[in-house]
Amino acid sequence: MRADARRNRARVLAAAEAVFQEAGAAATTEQIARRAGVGIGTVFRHFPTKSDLLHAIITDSLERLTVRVTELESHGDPATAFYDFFTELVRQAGEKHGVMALLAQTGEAPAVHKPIDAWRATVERLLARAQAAGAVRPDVGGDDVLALLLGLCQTAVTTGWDDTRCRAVLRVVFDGLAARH
Amino acid sequence: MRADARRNRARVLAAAEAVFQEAGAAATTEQIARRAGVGIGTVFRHFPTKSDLLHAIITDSLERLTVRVTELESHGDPATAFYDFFTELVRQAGEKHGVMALLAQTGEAPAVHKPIDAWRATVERLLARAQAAGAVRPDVGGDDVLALLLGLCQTAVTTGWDDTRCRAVLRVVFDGLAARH
Amino acid sequence: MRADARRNRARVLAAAEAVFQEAGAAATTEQIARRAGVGIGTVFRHFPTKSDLLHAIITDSLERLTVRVTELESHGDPATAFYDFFTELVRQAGEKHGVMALLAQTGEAPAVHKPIDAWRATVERLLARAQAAGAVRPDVGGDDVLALLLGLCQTAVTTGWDDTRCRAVLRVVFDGLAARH
Amino acid sequence: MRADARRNRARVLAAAEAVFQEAGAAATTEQIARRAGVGIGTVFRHFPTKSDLLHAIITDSLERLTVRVTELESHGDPATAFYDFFTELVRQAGEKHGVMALLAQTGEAPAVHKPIDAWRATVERLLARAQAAGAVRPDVGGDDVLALLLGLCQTAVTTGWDDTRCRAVLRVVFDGLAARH
DNA sequence: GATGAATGAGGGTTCATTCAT
DNA sequence: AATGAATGAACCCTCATTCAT
Repeated sequence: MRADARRNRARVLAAAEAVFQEAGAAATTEQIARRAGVGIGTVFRHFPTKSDLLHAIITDSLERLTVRVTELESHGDPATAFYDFFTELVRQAGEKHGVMALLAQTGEAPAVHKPIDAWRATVERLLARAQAAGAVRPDVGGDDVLALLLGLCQTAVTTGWDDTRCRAVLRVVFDGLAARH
Repeated sequence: MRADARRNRARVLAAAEAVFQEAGAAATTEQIARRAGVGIGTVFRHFPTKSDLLHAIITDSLERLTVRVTELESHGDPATAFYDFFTELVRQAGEKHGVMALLAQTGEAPAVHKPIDAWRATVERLLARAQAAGAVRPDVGGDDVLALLLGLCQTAVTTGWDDTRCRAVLRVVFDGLAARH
Repeated sequence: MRADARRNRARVLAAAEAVFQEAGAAATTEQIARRAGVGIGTVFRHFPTKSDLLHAIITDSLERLTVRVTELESHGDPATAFYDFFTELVRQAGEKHGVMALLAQTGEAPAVHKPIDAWRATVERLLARAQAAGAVRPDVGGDDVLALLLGLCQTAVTTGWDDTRCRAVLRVVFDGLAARH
Repeated sequence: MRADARRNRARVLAAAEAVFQEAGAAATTEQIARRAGVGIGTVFRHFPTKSDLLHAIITDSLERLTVRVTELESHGDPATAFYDFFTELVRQAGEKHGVMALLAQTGEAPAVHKPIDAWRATVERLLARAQAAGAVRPDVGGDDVLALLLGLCQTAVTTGWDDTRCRAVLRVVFDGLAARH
């Protein structure tokens, strides 16, 4: 029965991510349970608090992203790794709508500071290598890059960018990041 | 009695803006009424729905912004007007925290499409003049600029940028916007 | 509408007392609302917490009892006042079943310490006068009397004493209270 | 495998008594299972309903009390046996807090009438002998004594009597019970 | 027009009980 | 026989909205 429980936990997590995406921060625990095909009690068994669920989603997402960064780093030159990651993230951002909105809501943000901080380190390494390779101007810090990244992701999501818009905006930002002086 | 009503409407609007700023999306109608110094019934008389209230705040804000654009346009060269406006907006974004969060919640965003569209024309004019003056690359459209603007504003608000971060991020974006080719 | 509100508050209070009596500590807020003929929101408007409701019931009850003591004191000799009060209280105890049970539940008791303490003073005065008149042995304190009173009331309620049982038990206790040495 | 089951039953019973004592009526079945060191399923195998568990605790307690009465009867004179039992019971009452509270909750009390009735016979025998020895007035019945007993136990529990209070109250009641006429 | 009391659907959460393993 | 994950009715409480005064 350990296997069942683990499978259900994963199902709930996936359902939560999906529902937060569709319904935004207003997503209900019941909706999540229904989507996962389990009783509401099961959701609470695995995530005693809505905040716990949120925390789990963030941690989970960031872990997958960290894996992706490592992959990119091992395959090509630092500049490509950096810009590909940036591009990929903004394009995929649509999936994170609800979670972002939820994070914006007061009170929950502190709960996810730790996983976010852990991830920040990864992004900073990616940036440092791109800067060492001369592909990114040296006067921007990891936090600035993260800020840009978050901003673009949020808007991509909120206003539903298509591929053309995405490309246009990223071109501007990338030119800005590459600019000397 | 019409004067009374109009004054109350304005008071509620101001109170709502203030309360959304302080309490975020969780602000209740009662808090707004208390802040405005009126009964809750009065709030609902002027804005039959919370959505209506939200709509009014946005419309109101955008109208004030339009005025600001006109002001900037009449005072200096197109490049300065464009970049000053952009900077100012991102810096002031903090004040709109709660409203943004609420907009992110499903169902409300469509309600404010119209006032945003109206404002879009104003921003596009500002951009066109800056481009004509050679201060902004010609291959970005108004929508791209708006997308960047919204993204940065949202993140400024969500993650609480201070002035240093603000300046760093804007430097990158402005360099990107000014870049030739 | 102030009058309406006051009337509703009283209705809720009465309903709560009745429902706690019938359903015991397990009484739900909905039952109370239904009994009072109001919506559940009204109950919460007047008593934001179940604990507040409990507190109000206790305070209310004790105030009525204090009035009753004063009445008895002004009408007859101290001995009669004391024993009549004791008898009356035990006989009426049936009405307080649920409240007593609720008090017994951990966590709520502290909330009602103050009104109980206030009432204690009244009972102590009643006792002191009866002792001064030689009708009650001098070696019992107010707390001892209250303890006896509470114990008998609770059991009267829990086990449903009829008048005969009541008289028999009180005879024993009164003899004990009157005993010299 | 029968031995295992019997041992588990006993463990659950002991755990339930302990947990009800510590957590009061709010004790959950899971707490009990955890304390007993068994799975929650095991608790329900032995006691299909929380009410069954309660019933078993009461029955168990009363059986032990019956044994205690027999012990007291065989060791000394009837008067001492009677008064010692009475005293002992009230003093130990604290241990039954949660169970009493639970009994007070609607619907459960009837379930334990039978074991209480069985025990009544034992107490009545104790009383009859004390009366025959002239140590207790002849005009009180077993039910009166039980009523007093229960009342004092409940209050001892509810209001947390210390030894001094216990002695003071019992002195009054014993004087009343011994009184002639 | 203004007021604020009343309303009740809906949210998060708990826990006795069931059932697959 | 034992386990503990799953279930869902029921609880307390909130808050947008309505309506009597």
